[in-house]
Amino acid sequence: MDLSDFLLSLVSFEPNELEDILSCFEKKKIKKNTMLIAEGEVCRELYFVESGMGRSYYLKEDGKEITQWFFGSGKFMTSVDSFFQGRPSLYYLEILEEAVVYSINKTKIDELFSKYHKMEHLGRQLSIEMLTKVVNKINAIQFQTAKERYEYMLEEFPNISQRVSLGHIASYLGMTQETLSRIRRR
Amino acid sequence: MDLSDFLLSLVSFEPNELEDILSCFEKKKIKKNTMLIAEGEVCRELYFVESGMGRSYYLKEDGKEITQWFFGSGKFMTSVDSFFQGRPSLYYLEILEEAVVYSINKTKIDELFSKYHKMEHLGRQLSIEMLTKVVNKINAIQFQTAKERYEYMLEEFPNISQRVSLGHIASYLGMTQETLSRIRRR
DNA sequence: CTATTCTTTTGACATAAATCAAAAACCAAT
DNA sequence: ATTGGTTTTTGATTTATGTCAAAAGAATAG
Repeated sequence: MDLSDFLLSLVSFEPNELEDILSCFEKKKIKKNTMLIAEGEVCRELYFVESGMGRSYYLKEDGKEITQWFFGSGKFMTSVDSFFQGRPSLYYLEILEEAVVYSINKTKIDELFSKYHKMEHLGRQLSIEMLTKVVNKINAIQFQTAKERYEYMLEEFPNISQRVSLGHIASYLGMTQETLSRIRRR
Repeated sequence: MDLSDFLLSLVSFEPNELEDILSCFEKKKIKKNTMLIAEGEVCRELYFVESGMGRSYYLKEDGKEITQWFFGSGKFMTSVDSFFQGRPSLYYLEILEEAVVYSINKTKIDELFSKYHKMEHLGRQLSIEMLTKVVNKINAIQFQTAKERYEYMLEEFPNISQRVSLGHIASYLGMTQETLSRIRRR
């Protein structure tokens, strides 16, 4: 998914506005297993994933990685709380699959937000979309059996199972990889 | 928490702007156990809770109520997906404790969003704040023991336990009320 | 192509929390 | 106060999922 098309699909920017906005982003190719941000750092970039796959995760006290979210093509990826509030990130951001991203830093995007009312509108729309997805995940995870949770995941992230490891998916779903492996057998 | 103070604490509206915005809200007193919206209806109002307590919940297939979120003083309450996307609500909204709210409908708030850039900014800020809270809940719930989840709840909603029933809290936390009762014993 | 490392599967067993059932405590209305 | 209804607590039992351990299977690098 191309950034320009994505933006236009949500808000009708004028050609010159669009150009101005796009010029604030920097296109980058990122290798597999790259860490974009580590826990404790302040996340200063927002990434639009054109292709590839990323995830956010954190470490439990016992050192286990817990996947928080997956970011595929056409999604904005960042450590939300850190990026927007300037606080140290609670999460790691990692690229799982060679990716092409458009990145923009906090200063620039804040300029865009104050320069263009439409941009602020876009930001609100995207936040709300993400909010409903996260709420959706809670419902799936909180009161469903391990099997139902897996089914939820297939809806939210179709064919993710061919792209990321069992362990990453299991921790996203709040179960052990052994359990997930047993569910898949059926 | 007063709506006017609340708005000013986040965005510096001019007196006339503020007045215009406040005039779009309607102050209402709402009785305990009032249902603001039922599942399946489209939620057309957004409520700012000045005092009292509300919750959102849904019914599982077996008919059990699952509390989704609590809304105390100084919070905006609505069925987010329904209100913003105009879809049938997945949740019920209920007032648990006699409340004073300021309500505004979708049409009016959209007018405010397009009229005032600052308003759109406010909307984005509030969405992001809610998003980080919801993410926070996932972390608390997904990988912690029942006892740790209860402790998370006391941080997010201090003294909620004196205000709402055990069953409502238990379902919010993803456990049975028996389990919660046993945790509290200690 | 082979060796090394990482990932997934399988098995046996342990455990936190759910379920079912009933008693106790608390409230509200007559 | 007495009744009826709801909410909370307690006990006994079941169950889904976790833990630990090891084997099987893939992937990656030399």
